Amino acid sequence: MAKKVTSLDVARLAGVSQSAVSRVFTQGASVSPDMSKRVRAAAETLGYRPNALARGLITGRTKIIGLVVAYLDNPFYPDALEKLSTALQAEGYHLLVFTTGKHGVDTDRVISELLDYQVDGIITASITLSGELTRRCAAAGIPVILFNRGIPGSGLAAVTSDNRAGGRKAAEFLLAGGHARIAHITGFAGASTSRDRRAGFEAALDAAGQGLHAVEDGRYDRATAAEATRRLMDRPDPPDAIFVANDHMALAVMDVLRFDLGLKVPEDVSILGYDDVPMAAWPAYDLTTVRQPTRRMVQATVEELMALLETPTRTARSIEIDGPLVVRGSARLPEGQDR
Amino acid sequence: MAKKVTSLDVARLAGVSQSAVSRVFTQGASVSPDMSKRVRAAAETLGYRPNALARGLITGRTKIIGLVVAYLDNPFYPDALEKLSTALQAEGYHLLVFTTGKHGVDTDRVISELLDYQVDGIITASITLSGELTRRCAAAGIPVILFNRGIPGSGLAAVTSDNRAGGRKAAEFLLAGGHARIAHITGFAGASTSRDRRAGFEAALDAAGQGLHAVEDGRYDRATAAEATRRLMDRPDPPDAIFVANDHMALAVMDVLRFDLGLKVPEDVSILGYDDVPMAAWPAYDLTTVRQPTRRMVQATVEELMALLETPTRTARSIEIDGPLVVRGSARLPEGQDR
DNA sequence: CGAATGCTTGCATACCTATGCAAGCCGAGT
DNA sequence: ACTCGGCTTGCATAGGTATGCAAGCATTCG
Repeated sequence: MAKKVTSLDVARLAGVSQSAVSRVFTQGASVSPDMSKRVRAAAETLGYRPNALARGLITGRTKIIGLVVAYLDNPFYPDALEKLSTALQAEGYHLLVFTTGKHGVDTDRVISELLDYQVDGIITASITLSGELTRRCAAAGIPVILFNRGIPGSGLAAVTSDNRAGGRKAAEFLLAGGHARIAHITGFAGASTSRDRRAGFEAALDAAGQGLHAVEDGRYDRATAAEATRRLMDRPDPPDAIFVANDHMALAVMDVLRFDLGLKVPEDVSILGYDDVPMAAWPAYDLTTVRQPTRRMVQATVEELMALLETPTRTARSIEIDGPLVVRGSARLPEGQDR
Repeated sequence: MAKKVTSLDVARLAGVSQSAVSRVFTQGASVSPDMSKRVRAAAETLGYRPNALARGLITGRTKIIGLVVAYLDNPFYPDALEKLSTALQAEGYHLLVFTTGKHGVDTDRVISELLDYQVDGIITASITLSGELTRRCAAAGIPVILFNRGIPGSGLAAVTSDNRAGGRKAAEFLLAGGHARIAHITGFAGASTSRDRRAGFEAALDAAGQGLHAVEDGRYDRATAAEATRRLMDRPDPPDAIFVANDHMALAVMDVLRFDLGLKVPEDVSILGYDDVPMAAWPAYDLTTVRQPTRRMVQATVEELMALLETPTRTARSIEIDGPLVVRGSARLPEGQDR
């Protein structure tokens, strides 16, 4: 196992000082072309690369962003993770990933460990932070961005789709389709996405003078959503349309309807989802759904993060990105509307 | 933005030396109970936690594992990533994640950046390393483990399922089902998994005196696999069974057969996949497939990695884990066999 | 009671790099 | 020709922690 090669080794070989080597590898430092050439040559022969840890220790910027994510079985998150990673790499940052597990009990421990690594910023996906943690991050001067969650009144930066508008679009489409008994399967009660989607959905139904026919809790979980579906359809007056709070559950709902209950979608029941995950477009499901524009959400997240890193005093923004309703075949079309 | 609180601050408050503070937070150092109590109290009031960067700089162990992954749209990988992260966190390690993108051109740059962070080890998923990189990691004394890939003769540690055996099981099941024209859609030609699955599959067919009816390249990609399916079925003598090199492609194949070509699975064509991703069990697909035991593969990966970190001189092992054929409904059952 | 042993603790240093400061050099302006 | 300014470079130090070494202390054994 070879010893690590340090800037001092390079300096000796090139016959210059250690600081000269450092400057050659530091963006925007004052170095003559000749010096740069000699140092780079020496570094090349020795295989030298700056130690990111030492650099981070002294500059106070590690170029590491902590990502906290609860689970990855909803395909929306791997997709976002991949795009986030790519976008951050382009800015010279890298992702230190922490998972909290479904139950998310140890979020506090996890964030503490993140702080130990002196991350420059934190992105949380599908995670809600305690006020205590929020304060600790603020005290450490570390910006936090909530991805696909918001905590109203917390003053934390957040990037979501426009969930209220999305819920509204879902309601309007189902109303236009002439549905009479419209039900909803919610996500997780503690999640802003779930609350907002429901609020927008319900408001639009109310505005049309038609209330929500039934509600069940799906907890953003396949099995729970499947149970909820059975309960809904067991009623004496089963719904003729269900708006499901995300695609991940909506696919499970369609499975139950078609394979357990022998019903047809959308002839017997219309299904609407939320997210537009890749699978929603597959012909086996062909799910009508409200798109969350992952690419733009990621882009907004990275931009906001970079802005906060640049200007820590900046007030954090809460960004909502509008997404279209993607009309496919899982919900009855409004009269006269083609796809 | 508060200044960072250091071990020196804690030492002053507790009226002890900085080294004492360090020892309290260092596993296995000699500290009296009284000292520990006082220091911890002081640390608590100041909100002190050891700086992982500084610690890593001096100990040479960062407790960071680099994970390099090409893409996450095959759901096998998010699942593995989540389990890996959880298992490593339990051992006190954390994942620094790098994505190379589909084209994987910049693997070299990516690994270089990983090395900059002085990671203790590297896990690569669905990535093949150049010999050059391998040498550099070895020179830096950093163990590398290939997850779900192997590079024969490279001497690198690798964890895979027993892909040859898996291919064999697939062939035997299709043969037992009485299929006469058995085709195969391969993965990516550069991937050991694809080569081994094919080798086992073909060997078993040959042993039965029945050759491979047709082969197409699917490149572990949905769109490519869909094209391959159309070519196969366009032949004058289309196959009556297709073994697809992974589930991700197999689902696309089923979509094409059923929705584009109007064929029935398994009545017209039997389909076999590989991986047993969660979606394979969903009733819309109900895919018969060879399971890759993710949990055991992850466990083996972590164990091997820990062993290599403990004893760097240890010769790396190549671990193959056997997985069962999971019989579902996408392939005709052998005569007399129930599910 | 003296010496030897074992546990604690502080001192000093090392890990590797970035950067303020001052010195050196060269060219330009008057 | 002299001075001034700008660009380069080296020196020295900081950043936060772990650890070898020696000193201090208590304990135990003969």
